Amino acid sequence: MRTSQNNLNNTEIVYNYLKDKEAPLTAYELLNDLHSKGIVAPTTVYRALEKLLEAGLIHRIESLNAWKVCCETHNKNMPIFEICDDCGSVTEHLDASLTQSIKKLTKRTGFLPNNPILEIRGQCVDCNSNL
Amino acid sequence: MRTSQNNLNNTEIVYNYLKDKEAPLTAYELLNDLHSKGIVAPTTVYRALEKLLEAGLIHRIESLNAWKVCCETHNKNMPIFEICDDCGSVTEHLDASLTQSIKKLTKRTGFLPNNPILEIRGQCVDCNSNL
DNA sequence: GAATAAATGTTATAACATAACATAATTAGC
DNA sequence: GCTAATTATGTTATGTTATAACATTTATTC
Ligand SMILES: [Zn+2]
Ligand SMILES: [Zn+2]
Ligand SMILES: [Zn+2]
Ligand SMILES: [Zn+2]
Repeated sequence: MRTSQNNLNNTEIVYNYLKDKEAPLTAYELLNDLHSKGIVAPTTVYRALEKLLEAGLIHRIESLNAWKVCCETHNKNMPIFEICDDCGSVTEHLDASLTQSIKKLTKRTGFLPNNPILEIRGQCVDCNSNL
Repeated sequence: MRTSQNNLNNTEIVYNYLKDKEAPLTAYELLNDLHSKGIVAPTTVYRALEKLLEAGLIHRIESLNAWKVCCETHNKNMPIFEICDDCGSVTEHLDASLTQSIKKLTKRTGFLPNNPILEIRGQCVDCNSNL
């Protein structure tokens, strides 16, 4: 029997593990890595990820089927991710002019945006400068 | 025995089927719908999609795991997709200022963009005006 | 402390994607 | 035309990502 006062719940376990990682992790990577913490079923991982997502603490990287903690400096701007296909690094950026461009587009088309997915696959500065 | 002169190959079959659809289709929807055309294995569908993608004739909608024909009016701009979570419609847009915003960002960060994934989930104009 | 709600556990299965290897069709050079 | 090389296709199996369904436990409220 464990109490929430003394022990971490599944959501906290997943968050704590995820927040130290540079690259995003897939649900099954989390499952594998957190077996030792008592997380043994996919459902458990996905439920934790869902809660963290709702709380705005993590992002799902759609083109990788993977998950990463939020930098938490959004400031009303939409997050965009640069994903390096060489080293796997993923960096979150907030950019006012990009956010404005998207708002202008959706205003023009009458589209009500809810969840923008902005990801750029390519090569990070470290990987493309090492010629 | 069939010849390519008289019969459509798998890539053409998939393309022809996809190009009349408003909403994108998943690989397994294609597989199911094209059984009658002799496409009976996932591999066949995925190989056709890969070729069409390389040819720039279709896009993969990452957040839906689905595929849609390209509008073919890119004109050096990056495609962005408005995805209606109510009716399932997906519309492709080309927007110069958005493209510029992303180019500015990647230039600033030294990132070499290869494949931008720009998708906005939300509610299309038809669905959000019918109150 | 009984009723309700929230969280967790467990098993099974659905949905999406690729690996590995065999065979057939096309083409390019002779 | 014949052969070799290449490209396309077929087939089977399996890997990967995500959710459904239902039971049990824990926490909260009255
Ligand atoms: Zn964020
Ligand atoms: Zn890199
Ligand atoms: Zn396009
Ligand atoms: Zn709609």
